[in-house]
Amino acid sequence: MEIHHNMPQKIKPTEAELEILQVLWTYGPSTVRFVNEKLKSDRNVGYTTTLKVMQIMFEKKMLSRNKESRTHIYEAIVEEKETKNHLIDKFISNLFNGSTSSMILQALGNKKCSDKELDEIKNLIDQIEKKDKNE
Amino acid sequence: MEIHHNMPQKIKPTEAELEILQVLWTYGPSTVRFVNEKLKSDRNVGYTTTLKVMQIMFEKKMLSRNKESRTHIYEAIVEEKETKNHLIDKFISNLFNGSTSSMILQALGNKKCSDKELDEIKNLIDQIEKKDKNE
DNA sequence: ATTTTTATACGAAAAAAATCGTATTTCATT
DNA sequence: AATGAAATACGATTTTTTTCGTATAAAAAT
Repeated sequence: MEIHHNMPQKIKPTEAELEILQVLWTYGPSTVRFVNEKLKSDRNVGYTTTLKVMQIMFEKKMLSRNKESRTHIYEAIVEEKETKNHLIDKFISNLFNGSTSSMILQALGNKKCSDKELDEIKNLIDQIEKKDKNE
Repeated sequence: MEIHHNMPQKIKPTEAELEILQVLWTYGPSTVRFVNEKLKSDRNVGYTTTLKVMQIMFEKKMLSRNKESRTHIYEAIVEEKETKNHLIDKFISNLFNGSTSSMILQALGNKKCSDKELDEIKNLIDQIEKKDKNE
């Protein structure tokens, strides 16, 4: 008997797909036109290009859609948190031999965080440590 | 007048290239055969495939090489730290709207770190905070 | 009702990346 | 010197991803 570890299928969005997911996660269900507008603020991309990618994502079941009169409204099916977790994991295992802490050390050494952000992180660490002790 | 921010050229290794860089960063200058062996412990990949990619990386000046009798010894030219920093940045800006802390929060919430690792991170944060105050 | 605008569908081309087969070179072994 | 083993070079194919043109449909504006 096999236990199916609820393997959430291969989450492997391409670059273009990830951009689109970002828009949908940020702004919620949207039309192709809207998504395309958002993308265009970063780079040059044609309407039909975005349309095509979103259609493919729909086929892949990364997005759902429903018709609002003539227009399709697309929505991300893949979970933001889950997907990002998965991508972080992959990133860490690819680049940092799986060590979360060394990734974090590098990220912190690198970029600026506000004091408030740093405190948030410290608090989270404290919580985790506390929790670990109680188990 | 434009200030050229010492833009370190586009560092944009492909997946396959990144795998190879990882091996070279970890083990130092290596032959194609050695790299290929390492890659094969993860996935199936032919010798000439690895060779080809490394030759391309050489042309792109991501790797240098020198002949040891018949065999080429390849070495990563692109800096490990710099490259990883760049990739982290891109990752954070793609997925977390540029917020390092929210990426870290997610990473921490997600994966397990040892107490020691958590302490390391806390120490680093303290250092950063101290440094910030003195500036 | 006709025209214009705005969508979608579809196919296909272009671009990027990964893979591998085969020929050739070079050294080591006999 | 001849054979075999191990490496590179090279070209080509395959696969994946991105891009967009054109046809068609549907609603809005005239």
